[in-house]
Amino acid sequence: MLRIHNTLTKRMEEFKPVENGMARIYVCGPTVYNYFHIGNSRVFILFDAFRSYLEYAGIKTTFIQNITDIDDKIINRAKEEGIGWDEVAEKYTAAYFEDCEKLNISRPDRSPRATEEIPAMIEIIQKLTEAGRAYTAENGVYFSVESFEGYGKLSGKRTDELMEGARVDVDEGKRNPLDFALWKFSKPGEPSWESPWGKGRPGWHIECSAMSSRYLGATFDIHGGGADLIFPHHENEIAQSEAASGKPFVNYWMHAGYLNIKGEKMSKSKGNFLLVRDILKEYKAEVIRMFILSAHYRGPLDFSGETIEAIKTAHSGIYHTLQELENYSAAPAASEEGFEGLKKAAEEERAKSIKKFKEALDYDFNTPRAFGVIFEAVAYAKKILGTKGFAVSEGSKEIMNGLASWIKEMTGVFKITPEIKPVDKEASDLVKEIEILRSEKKYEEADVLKKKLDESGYMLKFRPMGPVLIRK
RNA sequence: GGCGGCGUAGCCAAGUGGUAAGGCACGGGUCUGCAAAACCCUUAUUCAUCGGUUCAAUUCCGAUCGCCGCCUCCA
Repeated sequence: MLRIHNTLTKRMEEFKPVENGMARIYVCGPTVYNYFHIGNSRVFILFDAFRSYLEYAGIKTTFIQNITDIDDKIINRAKEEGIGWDEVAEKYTAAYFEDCEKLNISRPDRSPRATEEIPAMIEIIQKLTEAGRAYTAENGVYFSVESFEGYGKLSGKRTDELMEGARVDVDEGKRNPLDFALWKFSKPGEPSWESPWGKGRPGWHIECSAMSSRYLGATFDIHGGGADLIFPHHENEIAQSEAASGKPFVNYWMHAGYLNIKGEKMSKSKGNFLLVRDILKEYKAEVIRMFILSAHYRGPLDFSGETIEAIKTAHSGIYHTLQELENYSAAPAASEEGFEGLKKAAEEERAKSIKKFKEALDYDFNTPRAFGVIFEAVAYAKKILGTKGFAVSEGSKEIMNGLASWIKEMTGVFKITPEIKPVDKEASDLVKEIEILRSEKKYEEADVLKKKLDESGYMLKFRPMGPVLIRK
């Protein structure tokens, strides 16, 4: 049974999808005016992993993630770069897809772009104006927050308290300072689209309401995003969507905690960010994903070189063990041994382990706990590899294959399975030479070759059944 | 000012009232001609502090301290 912490109720709830065996998910995507940073990637990686787990657990998913390709920041960026706003959007949309692909993030089922969904937005705005819940003012069409009783239910804010807030702007001819733009009239020279109210561009929040309902229905299962979107973005989405449809908008709201750096939230405006494409130059996607998934999604996660190095080492441990399992099993079977008991024990262990893995993820996607299970499986595999009398044979080969597939079943869910390439012939030849020299007690010459092996990125591991060559 | 989060070993990090997962590092040891990035073992009577509820609290309640965040764009 899957349980999810719902921001709306602030409780852990059993997941009951609108349609049995199906999860319809919408996650707020990027505004394409810059490359995305490791903080932005947290949400992308997290929901990609959750989606992957749901599929693994037998729940089909429909996953939509928007691309905000028109907005003030894009327009400003275009001015800075001296190119068209659409060129900016195009450039960073392409970069977003590139970076996501490098991070092993699967493509959403759809990646709708705001500028291509304007008719759907106009439709909602029209419903709202007809119902008297939106009005036209000097600078645009606004949603009337007063008209929506449940305003504040997601963020826990009260309208009267918000009104006292000094930072709510009061201009633009809005009837109420809390009212927000559905449609912004364009100034000369700005990009614009036709609408029943005049030329302009959509407000920030309306695109998500339009796209989610268009592709997932008026009520869908999961809406995700960073915690910084709870207010006002998601609060406003709820207001305009529910006011227009008269139906509950989203059943489960999920919000990811911040990615911090030196204890402070990483953000573009603070300038303390690290771009994913730069980090990818130093660390593999698997390590970055593992880093993101090493903390529970709702809590804060601090990025530091020290932490990601520790994760890198831990990931190498999985890599090394997996290689041993595969490289030994590639060896020809020598003698047959009776490993039935061991095989049975390993299979039982695997069943228990997979159960624990699922339990961890079924409990509000507890990825750190799931990692604990993965490392326990790796430790179990190492224990078997270190068992005295465990020799290369048909039977042990089968056990090792089983161990490898068990570990990969779990790492596969997170898409952190290291790629295992067979060792080069030169390297294995080197090992043979070293063994010959060692048997002849020519240690100095052997050490020269050992150093060479080391420099070419390999290491020898010694097990009761003999040495095995693996990549570092 | 309003609202929210966090504080668990040297560091990272789980913990669903029943007696502290896991990772990294350290230390000890093993294999080895030597060595190791290899292998094994060990490492929190204690969960920011102080009270309370309970047979039992890291978990629930209250207060205090510290850090971070949202209330404006932000994933």
